[in-house]
Amino acid sequence: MQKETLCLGLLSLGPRSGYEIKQMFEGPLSDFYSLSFGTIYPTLNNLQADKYVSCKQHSQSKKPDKKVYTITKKGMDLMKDNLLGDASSYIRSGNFGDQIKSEFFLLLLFSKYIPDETMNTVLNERVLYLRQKLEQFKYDGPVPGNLDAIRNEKSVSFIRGLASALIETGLNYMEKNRHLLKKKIN
Amino acid sequence: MQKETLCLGLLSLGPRSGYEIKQMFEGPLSDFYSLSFGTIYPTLNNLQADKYVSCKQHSQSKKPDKKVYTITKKGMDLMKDNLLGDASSYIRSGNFGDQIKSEFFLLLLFSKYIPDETMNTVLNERVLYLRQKLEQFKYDGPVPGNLDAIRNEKSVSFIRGLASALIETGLNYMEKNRHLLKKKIN
DNA sequence: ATTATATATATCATTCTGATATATACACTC
DNA sequence: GAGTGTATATATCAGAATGATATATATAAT
Repeated sequence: MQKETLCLGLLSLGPRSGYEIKQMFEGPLSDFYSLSFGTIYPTLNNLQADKYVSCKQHSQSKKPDKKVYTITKKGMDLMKDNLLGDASSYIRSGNFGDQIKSEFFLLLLFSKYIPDETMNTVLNERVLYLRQKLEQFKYDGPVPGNLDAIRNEKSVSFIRGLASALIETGLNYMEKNRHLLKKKIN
Repeated sequence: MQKETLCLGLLSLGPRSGYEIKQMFEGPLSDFYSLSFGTIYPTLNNLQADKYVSCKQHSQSKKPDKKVYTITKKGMDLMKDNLLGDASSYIRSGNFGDQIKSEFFLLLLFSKYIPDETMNTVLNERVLYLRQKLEQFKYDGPVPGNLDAIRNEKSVSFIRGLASALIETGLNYMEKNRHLLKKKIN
């Protein structure tokens, strides 16, 4: 999916600044996708130049102006068009282009070169990390204003449920099978 | 993990060419990590220049010479050092740096702009794709020579078991909950 | 008083990918 | 037998993206 489609999609949830879009990537989207400031800001500028979004500058005393972008009719049309095209091409190729770079799996892969004690700590930390993630996905309380819109998306409950189920499976598997990675019998 | 550590790690399983390293990324590693030719070849050249690997050219009639790299003692030492450093820094930060960019999740996220019929086909294709992946991870028969070493790694059975469990969970969840994504009652 | 974190945009060197170039062999189809 | 597609094998590079840094201020914590 192009960065333009993605930014338009996030702006379709409501007007937002580049900084707030980044907050979505750091927050609720962090486990699925991310874009850097170096991508977000130029993309928004280009979208504005081509009238896919409009921009209102809110001058703030002494902070840089907050530039709040609103998606236009033209932008909504482009977004929907692109999404349909993406969906069709994924169907045609049968390839979803999901890209994973997991440092954790690489560490597992080469675990035979890492002392059992160190690997043990790594796995303990991973379990803690996954438990935190699980809590995050199951948490249903209030969230900061700019993240509210995405939380309330119907598709997001589907995704959160899926993520929770996957993490639970991962945790169970690790607790049951981590002994397989041991090199020496203590 | 640096590309150097990763290439050294793969060469620690046995001597290999750059092309064969790429085959590992396209094959058994494709779901966890990947590097392009544009990264692999320069990395191998640099590792050779610094004596972390040695190289034997096998001249092949009319094909380019096959350059088979072998990890040196110096290379093994660097790899182990780097792996320990990586493990320690992951433990310290509690952040595993896993990076996911999932086109499928983005499509789900914006599914309300995509017709039910199209999304239905997308989900059907995803189920087929996951079933294929599941078969791949469960398959235990013979594999091409250059992929044999990685298949026989003890850590790889752990990873394959984990991947299988995760995919099964994902498939079950999708079959049970895909109706939640529907916008209209047919 | 100092350090750290948060808001807010912008830029850019370095890194990485994805595509292309080059060259050949082999299998398949029309 | 001509053409197409796939596989082997390395190399390079334009274009894209990241991660870091710059700028400026407020607020909370130590």
